[in-house]
Amino acid sequence: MPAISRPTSKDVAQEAGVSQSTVSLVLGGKWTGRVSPATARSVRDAAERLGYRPNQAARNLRLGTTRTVLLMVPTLTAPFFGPVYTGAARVAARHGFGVVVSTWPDDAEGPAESPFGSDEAIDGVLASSIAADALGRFRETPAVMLDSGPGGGVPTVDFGVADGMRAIAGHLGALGHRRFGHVAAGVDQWTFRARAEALAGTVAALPGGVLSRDTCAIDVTSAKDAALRLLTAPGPPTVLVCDDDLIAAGAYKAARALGLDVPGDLSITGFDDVLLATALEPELTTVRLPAEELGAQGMTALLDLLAGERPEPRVLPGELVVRESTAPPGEGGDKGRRV
Amino acid sequence: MPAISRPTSKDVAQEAGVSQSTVSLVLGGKWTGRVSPATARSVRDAAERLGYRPNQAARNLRLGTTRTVLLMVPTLTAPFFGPVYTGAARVAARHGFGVVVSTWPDDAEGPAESPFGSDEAIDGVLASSIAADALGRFRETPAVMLDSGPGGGVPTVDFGVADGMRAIAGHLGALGHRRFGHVAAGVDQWTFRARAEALAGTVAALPGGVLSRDTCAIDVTSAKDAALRLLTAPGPPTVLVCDDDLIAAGAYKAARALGLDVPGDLSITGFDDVLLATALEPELTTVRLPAEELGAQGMTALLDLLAGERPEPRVLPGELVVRESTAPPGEGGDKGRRV
DNA sequence: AGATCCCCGTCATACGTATTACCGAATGCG
DNA sequence: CGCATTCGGTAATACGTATGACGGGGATCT
Repeated sequence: MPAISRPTSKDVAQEAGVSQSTVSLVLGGKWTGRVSPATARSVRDAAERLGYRPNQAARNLRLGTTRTVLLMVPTLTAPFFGPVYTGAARVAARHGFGVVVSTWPDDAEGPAESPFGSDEAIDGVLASSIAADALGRFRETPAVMLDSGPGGGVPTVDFGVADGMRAIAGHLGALGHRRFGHVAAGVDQWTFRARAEALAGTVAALPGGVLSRDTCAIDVTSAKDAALRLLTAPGPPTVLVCDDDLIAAGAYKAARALGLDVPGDLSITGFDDVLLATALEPELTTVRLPAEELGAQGMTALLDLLAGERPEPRVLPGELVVRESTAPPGEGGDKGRRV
Repeated sequence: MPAISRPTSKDVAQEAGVSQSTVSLVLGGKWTGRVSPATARSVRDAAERLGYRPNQAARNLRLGTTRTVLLMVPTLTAPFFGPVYTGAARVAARHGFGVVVSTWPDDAEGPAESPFGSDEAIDGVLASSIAADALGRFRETPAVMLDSGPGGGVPTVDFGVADGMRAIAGHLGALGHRRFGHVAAGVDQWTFRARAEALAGTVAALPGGVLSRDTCAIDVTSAKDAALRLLTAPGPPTVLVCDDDLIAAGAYKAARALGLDVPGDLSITGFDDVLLATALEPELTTVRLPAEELGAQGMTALLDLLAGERPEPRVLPGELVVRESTAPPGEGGDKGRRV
């Protein structure tokens, strides 16, 4: 009732004066040597005339495959996931696959009736940035985990976030910083645990290095508050290492509120290198994560998996991008003090 | 071959010692008065034991509906579309529908074989921010256009961008601004045409109002260049009205490059009120567009359409959000500024 | 000319589900 | 006790496609 009934291959057959099988053969491209060119043409014409489109549901049922994969992400509001999709879709299209996106149904809003999303009409799943234990649902569906750490038997593609964080800490250490503040994302994801660990390790290995830490939600005001707490504690840090770029934006606000110049009085670093990083003033020193490449590599792995191979874990290195928000600590900044 | 064959309703029937019909009845919930509670329970147990999940393809084929709608957006990298999805998914879930997302296949990368995406297994389409003439593809699929202007017979939900822009211009006029610069997005979409028109109209109605305009792509550096051109022309504007928040970020950079204080020497406004608006310093005066509400209203309209009704066009008003980037124009004769 | 082969197509079927029509047995009623 | 009614469940079918099994007729070969 909802949709007007569309022409079927049977209608096309009648229009062209052939059998339904012939229509299917011709339109399926398997007709070489089975159907005369003339008949094939007339079938195509008839299909065109009627505006025939194969019914995907029937096709899927018959073939047992949908040539569609699902990309699941925690949220679409984070600027990080757009490129992941783009990369995945690019690779998928090259193999005749489509990609659909869905978010985790943890909104407490969706009726829990459906296992995830509402689709099972899917050949495989690309699961991004999830907790490893949430993977139980994919026991029956070929899956690749993205940005989620070790996957307990499930193929994975990850960023080299530990190396990225070490690069940041190394850069800051080389500038002369010793008192580090870590504005950490209060989110239980592998990537943030790895970042915290790597930072702690590197600072501990630095002679005289001390590290304070505070936690916040991933939004500007929450990050600003956490940064303020760190900066107003006794023996305040000379640099705020932020778990991502958005948090860094909050740190900027804290610095401004305290009348601190960035990077003259306080260095700030981010992570991810999203659009925001270059929109800020001064532009943010951060680590670029190849998000689009993550999607592409993940899709490649998933297609391999569907083909019966066993893709091995991949790690995509991040790249330290030094911009304007880091400088040697204290009055050593070459820029004059503002305010 | 790709997926291991999963249990069917027939398997469940055998396990429970009943017929396939009974399984379907029980699991479909239509069994009241047709099947004894004891049998129903044994069927459910068997299904649970086997881990049975209905085959969606078969279900879709049988029912002729997928209870899934497609949300098409120009790009997922823009921060604007996440909330649209969220709103749409929320309403859809409440009605037992799922939402999948796809971008327009204009990447010149995907094989043109598939009409759009690769799916036809869809009950309806929510098409966001498209050119009206690109809608031809949806002749056969129930569709609602979002943020795309008048839809030529297709139901629409739009933002009141014209009113929003008039609010901005009115606010600036009230502050005393007369020389306006418009940093316009060089994108052929209804929303930007409407913004430009509304601004031009309002400035023209302002005694002594003059408007200059330059065009840019929607990225920071391109916007900065356009803003620089406007600001270095003779008789430069005292305010830059930007077509969206990201462009405004570029304008900030231009102001900084020229040594202009915002808002002391130059006022700047954005549009959309994305995350970026509050991350900038000073925080951006802009117009908030209820993106999540757009998705929700659009989905409501689409569900009405699927139910056979004819939803009427809706317009969602934007809201002027005055923050810190606007102020009365500089101390008047302040033109001889160093470059 | 008769047998053979190949070219062009068609028939029939299966994929897994939802639903309608049907049916035997048990029960209620007069 | 005979008949109607309800209960509890099954058989059959259709959705639209893809494909393996099958076949008819014309041309070729001997």
